[in-house]
Amino acid sequence: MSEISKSYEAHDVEEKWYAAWQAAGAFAGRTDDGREPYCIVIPPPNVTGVLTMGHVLNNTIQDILARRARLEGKSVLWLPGTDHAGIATQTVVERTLKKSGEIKHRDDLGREKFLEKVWQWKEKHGGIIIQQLKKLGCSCDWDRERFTMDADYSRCVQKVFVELYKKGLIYRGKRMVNWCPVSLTALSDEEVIMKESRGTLCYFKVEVAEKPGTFLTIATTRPETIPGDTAVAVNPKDPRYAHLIGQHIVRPLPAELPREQKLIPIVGDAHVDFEFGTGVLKVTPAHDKADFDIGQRHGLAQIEVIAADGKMNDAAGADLRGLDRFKARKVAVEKLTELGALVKEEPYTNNVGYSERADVPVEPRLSEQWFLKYPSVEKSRAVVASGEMKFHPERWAKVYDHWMGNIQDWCISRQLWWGHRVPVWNRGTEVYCGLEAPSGVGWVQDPDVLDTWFSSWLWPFATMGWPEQTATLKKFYPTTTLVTGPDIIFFWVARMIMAGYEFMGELPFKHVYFTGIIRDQSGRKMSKSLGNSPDPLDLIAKYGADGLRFGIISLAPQGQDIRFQEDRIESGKNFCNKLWNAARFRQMSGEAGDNSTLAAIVARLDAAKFDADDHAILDRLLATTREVDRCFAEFEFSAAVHALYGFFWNDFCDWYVEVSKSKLQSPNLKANCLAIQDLVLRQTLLLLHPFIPFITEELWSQLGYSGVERDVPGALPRFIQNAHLDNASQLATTSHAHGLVLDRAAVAAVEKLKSFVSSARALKADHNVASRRDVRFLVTAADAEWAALSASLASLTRMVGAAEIARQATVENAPAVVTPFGTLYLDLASTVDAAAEKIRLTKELDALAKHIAATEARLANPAFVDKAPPAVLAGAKKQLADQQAKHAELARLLAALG
RNA sequence: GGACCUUUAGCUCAGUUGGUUAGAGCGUUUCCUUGACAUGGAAAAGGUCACAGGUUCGAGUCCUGUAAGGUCCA
Repeated sequence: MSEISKSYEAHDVEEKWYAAWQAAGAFAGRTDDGREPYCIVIPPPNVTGVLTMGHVLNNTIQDILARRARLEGKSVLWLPGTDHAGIATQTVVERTLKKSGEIKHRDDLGREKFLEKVWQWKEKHGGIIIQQLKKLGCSCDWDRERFTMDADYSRCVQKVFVELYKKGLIYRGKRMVNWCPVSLTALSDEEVIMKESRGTLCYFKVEVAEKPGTFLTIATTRPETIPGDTAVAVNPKDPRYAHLIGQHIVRPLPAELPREQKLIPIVGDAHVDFEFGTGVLKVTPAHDKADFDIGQRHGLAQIEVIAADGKMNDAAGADLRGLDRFKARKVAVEKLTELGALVKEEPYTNNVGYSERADVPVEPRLSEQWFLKYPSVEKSRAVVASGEMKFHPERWAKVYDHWMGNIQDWCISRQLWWGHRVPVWNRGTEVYCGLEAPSGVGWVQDPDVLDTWFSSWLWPFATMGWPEQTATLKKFYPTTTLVTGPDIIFFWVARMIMAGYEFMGELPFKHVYFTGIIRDQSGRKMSKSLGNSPDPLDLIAKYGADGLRFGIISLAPQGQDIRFQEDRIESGKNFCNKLWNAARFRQMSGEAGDNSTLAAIVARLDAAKFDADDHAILDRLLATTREVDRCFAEFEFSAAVHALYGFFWNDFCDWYVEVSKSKLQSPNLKANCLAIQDLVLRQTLLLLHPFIPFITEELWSQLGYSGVERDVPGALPRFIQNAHLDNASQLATTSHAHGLVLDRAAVAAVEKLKSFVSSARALKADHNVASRRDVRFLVTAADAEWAALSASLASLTRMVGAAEIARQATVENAPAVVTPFGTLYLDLASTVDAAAEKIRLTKELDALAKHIAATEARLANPAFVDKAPPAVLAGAKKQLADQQAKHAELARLLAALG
């Protein structure tokens, strides 16, 4: 065992252990042992991506779960991989090629050559995020890494398409879809983000053809689509307009068209809102979803006036042709003004759909697309509603249920090159759908690819070798827990559940844990474009992977968004250093004992030599173990970290290590004290390992815990993950077996000792001698109290920083404080500032008097005495007695000052 | 418009089925390089628990309403 250095240096330790784990195959998911399976599939990050704080949080939690499961003796598989991210990747590669001057447009290369470039780019840059996950310490089974464009994964996607097509769930149709004029592809409803936008409501008038001189006023936010209007609609119950239904109006644009080509009907439609605008709605069936529906009901023509790229086409007329849709909007208003048709314009705020990727308003557009009627909807909805599959926090179940109840067919085709090609071929009017290209000449494959989510919804089983019934599927499907962000609950979670039922006949996971979203200090979502996200690799360099992990978990309460604070990451690093130095203290305190197993350490304990501190620290260790057990059961990782932090820093370092310093001077107590430290450190390392794997592995090795513990064939004996983490009751059982019965009262006794020490230190600080260690304390204590103090006198004297604590019957003219063990005096005989001392005592008396009054009032209330439970009543009585005794003593001290 | 979340110390957050004087970390002030750790130790200051009602012997906690901020859906 080498000597532990003075401070913890994360970098070398992390490199060393990650390499060792990898070399030993420590993260391999094994199908050949009989142990209980525990499986997580990673939410595959975008292959073009780099690690974000969101990834750090999400993957740290998965690693915590995986490592804890290993310590519990389970057979663990954490299956990693990446997603091909159709639009994002294609855009990045195309942009790169344009920048380097290689192409002006991807058409310059053609489909096949372009895809070669994408693959080259993927090979070169696609592994970045995987390397970053390794730096974070993720214990994935990297030999099983999958990519959604792998050949066998592609086969799964094709197979699923063909099956659903044959079941009649996939169909092609000309429909109104969300069209992104920048990416030039259709999008699903989920990829459209509604944003409030400030626009203008433009009022213009049109003449009723059958009644010259009669005008209708129409309000619209999109005057540029007037050339595409094929009707105006009014509510048939609207008395202002009902009589006009069946007549026609003269559409003002395009201005150059002859009047007879611009006559469009007035139709009655119950969906028209009386209140909105003037109650007259212009109907553009080719460029609005609601208008399309009205058009269907009334058999209206569809005139397309906006092209795929968002520019106005020929049908828009001479004035608008070739203009971008937003420019055209301005020009259309100018034109209406010229024609004398413009009535007024007023500011108007409405919701506009934006493309998630390109962040431009989507253009509702008629086009031929592939759609999927979702399968296995009922089962998928019921499994969450019934609680068979659990969402954490539970409230997301409601969101899920609502979406499942209002589900719309999924537009799965994309007009991209990078992705899974639609396995459909056409020859004239013939259609063929299959895994292989049809034989015969003249077949042309559909040019579209499938939505990326149409491959990721198969992730939990396609990564395990489906459709073969592999050993991996048999052992690890259904998986145990999915960890993801609530922002992809519809995109991914819901769809995976449906795919799980449809193709595996079973749910894909039993628990879904939704993380919070990481925000910056002012509450904004972290994003690349805002530049408000720190680079996790910088944080790892600065604070260590363990420090980052500990910090991010400590500030991420369950189910709430997280405001990122770098100082919490720093305190993660500080905690690691504290842990390191506590281990160093142990190493410097004495010879190592047999630490090879829990039983060996417990056998070194000598119950006869236990004092209150020894009982108390082990009791707190048990309580902390129990609390961490509970936290894992309830997915409260942040609470687990806080419990461990508090226990280790306050209970162990600040108190037990300090009292140890005098025990270690005693040959009689030393061995037992060291054994207790060894036991506490061992259990603490095990409890902390899932959160901070590197430092715990290093200390596990340095402190000699890594002996051969379990005789598992093929196991890896030297790593901490191969030890067994005892839960609270197992730990208690082992202790009992060695004759150790913890004295629960010891915790309360130690609390009193702590209070005594605090009071003594405060007394010194109040009299400006905090740093002196040569002061004398005098205490007037009853026999029992003095006995309790005497038992710990050596450590108490050391901890309060005194030369002596002595008992004395009465003390005059010394500053004093009332402690649970009697009145404690600071022996500064001649230096007492009586006036200042009076002020201090009076202040304390006043505060105490208030509390006494409150307690008396409660006890004087017959309703309270009557109805409160006996324990509460007894507690109140005892409290009053204690307060009164303290009050009397303080009053006596005050009086003595004259 | 509908659903959900949040509001507790200067900041970020805990606060378990209602029960002693509401906690932590960071920050602030003062003191301390004593033999694990200055990435540290000690002491201290700091809160009418968003607001208004209600239930109860007792409310940060339960109920109703209001306000502010946020998220999702339409």
